[in-house]
Amino acid sequence: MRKTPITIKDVARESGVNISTVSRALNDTYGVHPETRDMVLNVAERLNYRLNRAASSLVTGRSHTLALIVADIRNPYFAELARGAEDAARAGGCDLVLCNSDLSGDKQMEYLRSLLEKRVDGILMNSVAEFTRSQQERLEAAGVPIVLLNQSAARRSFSTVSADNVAGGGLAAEYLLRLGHRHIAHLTGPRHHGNMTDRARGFLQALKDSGKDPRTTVLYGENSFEGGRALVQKLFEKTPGVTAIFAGNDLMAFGMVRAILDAGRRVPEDISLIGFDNLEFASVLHPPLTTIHQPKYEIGRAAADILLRLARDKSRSAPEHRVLGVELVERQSCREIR
Amino acid sequence: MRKTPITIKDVARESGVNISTVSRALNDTYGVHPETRDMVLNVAERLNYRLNRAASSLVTGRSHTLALIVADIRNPYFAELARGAEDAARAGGCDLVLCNSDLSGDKQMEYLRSLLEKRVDGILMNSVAEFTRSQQERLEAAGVPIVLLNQSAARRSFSTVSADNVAGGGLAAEYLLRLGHRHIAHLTGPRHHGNMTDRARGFLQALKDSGKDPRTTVLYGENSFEGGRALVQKLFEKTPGVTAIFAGNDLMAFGMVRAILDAGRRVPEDISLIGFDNLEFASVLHPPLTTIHQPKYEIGRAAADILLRLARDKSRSAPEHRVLGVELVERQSCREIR
DNA sequence: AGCATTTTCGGAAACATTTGCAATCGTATC
DNA sequence: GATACGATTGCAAATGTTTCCGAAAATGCT
Repeated sequence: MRKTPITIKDVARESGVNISTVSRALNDTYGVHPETRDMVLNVAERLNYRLNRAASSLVTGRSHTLALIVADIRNPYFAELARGAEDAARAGGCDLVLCNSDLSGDKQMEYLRSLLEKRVDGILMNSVAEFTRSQQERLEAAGVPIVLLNQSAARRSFSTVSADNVAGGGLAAEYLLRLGHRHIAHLTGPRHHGNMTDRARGFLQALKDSGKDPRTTVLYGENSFEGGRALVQKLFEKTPGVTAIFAGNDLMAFGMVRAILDAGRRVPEDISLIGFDNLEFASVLHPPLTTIHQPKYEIGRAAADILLRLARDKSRSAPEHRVLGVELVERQSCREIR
Repeated sequence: MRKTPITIKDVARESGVNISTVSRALNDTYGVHPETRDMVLNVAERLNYRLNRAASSLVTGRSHTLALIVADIRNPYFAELARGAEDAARAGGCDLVLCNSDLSGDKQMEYLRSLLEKRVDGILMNSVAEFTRSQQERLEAAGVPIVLLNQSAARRSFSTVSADNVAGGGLAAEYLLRLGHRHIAHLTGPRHHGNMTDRARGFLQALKDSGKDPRTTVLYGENSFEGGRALVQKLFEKTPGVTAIFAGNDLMAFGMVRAILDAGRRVPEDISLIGFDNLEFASVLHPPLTTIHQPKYEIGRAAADILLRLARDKSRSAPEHRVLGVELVERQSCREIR
């Protein structure tokens, strides 16, 4: 029941060696006799000694902390990604701090400020928007490894990890075409959302390349359940004739089935619907949602792994870019048209 | 493009005052002339100075970090709770580190160790199991504020925040009884899971108090989609005659509708199902799930707020206990029996 | 045994900040 | 005109580690 916490000095005194030796023993550094090492370790254990990470960080410059900035952890996509990142971070001896940006540029910058103060060893983020020139410079000057979770085309000076969104969009297009649809809508999130933009691009390109010249409508809205719902209503007003919808992601697709049902139509009898992400709930939905699977957990893990490596040797600062594969998972929300 | 990062010393030199003055200006402490304060702030801004939080923590003893230990962030219940906690932590100037314990006692202890090294200002956790006597003592000795997210009856020396699980269980029981069900099952998570145990208790007590003496089956399983699925299969083997199920939570309920459908029965025509939590997806499900709502976001926020307060004045260490209200939200997964 | 080499360990500096205390300065009071 | 006082600022100690450097001890080799 001491007032002041136990420090390395106490351990040193108690075990009759110098604090530098204790430090070496604790960190298992080369150059300490096994016997004294065990002795020190025992004393530390007995005194219930705990390293003061702040002091340690001060001298080493490493904080043993990674950070993850996502739009909102309540989005299951990010939760899965976060879990992958946390597992990897932990395996690398780091904690993971969680930040919800709500896609606000201001909040994002505020987080960045706080994280830089903490000297985090690395940051994973799906950047909300293009950085300004000065923001980018400041971040680079701070020298903290950053990996972006979307392919912001311009920002090649940071590492990136993402799913093959373009290919995924293409998969969706080909599938719908193959089922015979010729009047297709793509309802997706905000106009300049990196990943979703890529999906749209791949989708539209594949439609074009098919030579089947389908009628196509693209509508942008909110990336959320409600957003999907609203978009379907808008779609039915403008273009009632569509037979198939490619949703920007599963979350929006969930909102869409609700809106489709509310509009008195059925899935897939009247409207075929295909999503993106393959969230766990996609298979629970009625009808089970056909969607493009992307390896969310693996993306988080891969990103954290890159960060850990970068943190270890600051020298290797060459940005790395990984694109993970996607695949179509066919369930029961699309049907063939004759 | 300096090699070494800018420190408070640089700011001091550049603005021609002592570092202590800079520190006071930055921290907006009483006792620095407004004019010099502004001057210092300008210089700091111009040099792009960033506080080194490690050094700061070392002397103040505060880390400006809170931690959240949950079973798995992919569980939407925890995601919502985490969001509430993060918002509150951030409002209080703290970061939030995320830990996934998978309900493993070892992992939990490992996290605790790491968090204590970091001298986090507080920890929110849904403790996986009762602490051993020595674990409890160590935690108390560490002097870090802790709030438990479930009512581990015995551990009254820590603060707690939770929903009124007992009342919620009661609500479910009364509702099912009112609809005329007389053969009811409760399928829930592991046997000694704090919150779920409370729900079961409230549920069974209410059944008993009703005087209607219904047939009751209680089965324990995994707290997950798959767990719910498995429990229904088991239930139908053992007790095919049930007409209503109270699920330990919504996640398990999701698995249950899948299993019920797979068994060739319908919800709610053949089986009435009521959940607990009111996850967002409960309303998306087909049929929309009747469930007991609990204020997940608010629980997270309240818990973080308690921690922040405790961190501010260490003296007030009297544990605080908050129980938040629940309510029945009626959708379409239950039907009346005549 | 004597020397070279390696292993182990202690001393001390360094890390960037906060804060109690003392010093300075201007002003008001007697 | 001296003193006291309040506001502002400088000085220096303290925080708990890690790590470089050199000394001492141990070991190997001839």
